[in-house]
Amino acid sequence: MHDDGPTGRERDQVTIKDLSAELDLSITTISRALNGYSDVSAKTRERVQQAARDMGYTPNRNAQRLVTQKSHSIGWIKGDGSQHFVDPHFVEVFAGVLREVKNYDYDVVFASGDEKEIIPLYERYVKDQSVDGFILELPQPNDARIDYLLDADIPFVVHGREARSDKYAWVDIDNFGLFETLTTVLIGAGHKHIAFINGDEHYSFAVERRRGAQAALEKMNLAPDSLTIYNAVHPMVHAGFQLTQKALEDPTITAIIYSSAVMAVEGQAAIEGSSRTIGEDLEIATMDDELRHVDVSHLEDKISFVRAPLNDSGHALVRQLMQRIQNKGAPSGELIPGRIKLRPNLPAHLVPDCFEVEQAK
Amino acid sequence: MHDDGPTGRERDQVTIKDLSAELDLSITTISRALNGYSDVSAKTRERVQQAARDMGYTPNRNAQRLVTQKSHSIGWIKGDGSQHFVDPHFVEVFAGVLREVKNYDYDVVFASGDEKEIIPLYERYVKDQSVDGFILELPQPNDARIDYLLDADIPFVVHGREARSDKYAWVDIDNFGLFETLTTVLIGAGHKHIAFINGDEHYSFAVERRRGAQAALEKMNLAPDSLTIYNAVHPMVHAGFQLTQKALEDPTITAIIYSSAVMAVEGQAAIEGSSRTIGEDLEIATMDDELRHVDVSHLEDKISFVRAPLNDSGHALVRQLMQRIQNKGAPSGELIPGRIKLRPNLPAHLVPDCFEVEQAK
DNA sequence: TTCTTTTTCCAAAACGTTTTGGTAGATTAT
DNA sequence: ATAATCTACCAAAACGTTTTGGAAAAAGAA
Repeated sequence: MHDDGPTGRERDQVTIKDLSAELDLSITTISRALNGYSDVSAKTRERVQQAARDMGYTPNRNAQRLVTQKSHSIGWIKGDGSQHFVDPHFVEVFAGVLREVKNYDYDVVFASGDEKEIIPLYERYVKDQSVDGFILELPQPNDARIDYLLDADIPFVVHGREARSDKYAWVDIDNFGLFETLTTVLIGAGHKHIAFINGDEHYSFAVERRRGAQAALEKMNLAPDSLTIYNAVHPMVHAGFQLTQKALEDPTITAIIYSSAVMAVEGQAAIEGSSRTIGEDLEIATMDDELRHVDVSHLEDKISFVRAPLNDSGHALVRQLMQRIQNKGAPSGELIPGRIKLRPNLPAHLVPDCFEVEQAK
Repeated sequence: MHDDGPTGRERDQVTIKDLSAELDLSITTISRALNGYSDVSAKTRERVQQAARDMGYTPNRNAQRLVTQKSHSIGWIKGDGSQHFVDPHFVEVFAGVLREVKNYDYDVVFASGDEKEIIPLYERYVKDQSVDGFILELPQPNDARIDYLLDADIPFVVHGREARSDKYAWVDIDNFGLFETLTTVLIGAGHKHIAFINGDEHYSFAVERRRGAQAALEKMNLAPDSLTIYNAVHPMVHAGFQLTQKALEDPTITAIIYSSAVMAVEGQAAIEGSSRTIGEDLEIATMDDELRHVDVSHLEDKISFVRAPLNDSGHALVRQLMQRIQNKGAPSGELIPGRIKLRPNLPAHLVPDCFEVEQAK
């Protein structure tokens, strides 16, 4: 029966005071030398930097945060009940964000909460000084989070758009443009009956994609019923297979557009089980989400792709948010540029200039 | 041409000093009242709490962190090049972690880095006092991260196990036991030729599952070739479909075990396209990962499941890490208990006691 | 009553930085 | 030679908490 001994894990950090003692300089000078101020001589600065390295000095972030009144962190808070949580797109954007924040020496603090807790969480993290600003995603019409953040004048950036997106900074991929272009190209190649296998239109990005495809019809003077829409409903594993089977029951269909690479890969199995052959009597085009667990390389030569790298979205989100945090200029939106890769015989001249286009020969 | 005006975003937080002035009490008393010390009268405590609410006081985390020398944050650092990043299991565990940390009033800071940056990142985050401990996952044999963290005596917990897992705290699901049990039950029901559609054995969890299934053979006195192993290779979308087709080419197969619900759902399509019928001349059992984007409800009555909730893993990870941070006891491992749901005619008595078993009638 | 104990409060130090407002000395200008 | 400027440094205050070591007042014990 004895008392808790020492834990043995007291790491004693080397502080600016240790450097000061070691070098016989004031802590002011140490601080200013390390932070690149001009009122310290080159020789002294060199000495300080050397000693800092030698002694393994790392400034205490919490002291910095306290005195500068900046957390050097951004917050990302998700509703924990949401289906969205597991969306693989999220992970890709997340990866892009994590990579980009390092360029600003920022950290990311992540939290989840019940739908009703979200706004109090935003409030707390800011009052806390845990966080300088927020990333949010999947904005909904009249999103209460956006109401709050705008009203409280807290820096934030949104992945996606809704009605008042001119009021805040956002980043989005050009869902409308991507699918308008893809559809236009297929129509330009002579297809008059096209299937569009889309995601769940509960999500606004799916709605945008469908609208883009339909806009192409109008532009190319085709009747609305030239495009048949098939919507996957969440949860949607294997929807691509089933919807493709359904689409192929219509013999007039000569082309299929997929809204995601997963569905395209699944669809391929259904096509192989049918009498059709990709690239011969069936033209396939798809959005390639570039998710790491979906390999489309075996299809590269047989089908066409539009792409809009989600990692770039993550990078852009961070850049936009940093502008907001530093209060630079008016909030602006950023559309991630798309790329398109076309099969040989498709009409590349129909692709607008804002796209980077590549064509296999 | 004018100077930058005021930014207009200076939020002036209410501090403990404001409360002190308002209530005419020392800041010591305010602090102690709010932190539940016993040397403050009930009446005063009440007054303080009321005023704190009224004035919207939230303690500044960075000041707290500085003075207590605790960050009240845990770190999670991932290699950003890894395929693993997108693993949907990660997201579920992550969600569990996020939910549990709130019970400890902790935050999660997340970072990614190049494989070579990881260890320096661990080092920085600790010296920084950004973080009190770490969660890591997918440990590899002789994992350098674990070497470092053990050596530096930094609190951490691992999701998964490797050779020296007796030296640190870990949480894992009982992959071996889950699949040993599932296989035992099928053998006990009389199946003599079983297909096991497993994940990529590059991952140790997949190896464990295969070993568990094979252990069942031995226990039940069946020859090793009674179990045919099919391995999906990453990236594995649609592998369940293809591997099932392949398995069904063997007419002696009377049961299939799937290593994931996604593959089971995909496999179902292949079975429907064959001459077999689930539950009649083909017995199906699967791991249900309980991922939010995979719906197995339509299969509930037709096949058997083992489950080991990933959210629970997240909760356990946090609990274990908190023990380490508070330096309580020796590091211990925690096996997440499994559950099993059996179809009517399967022999439930073969399930070991550590499982929670349910049987449809 | 007087002494002791308990209750309730507080002043001051500490955590590790950054920033403000200097000053002493060297250099340049007059 | 004197004044003005520039260079290189520093003491002290500040950021907002928690904690330490009391001390005054109230209650209880003798």
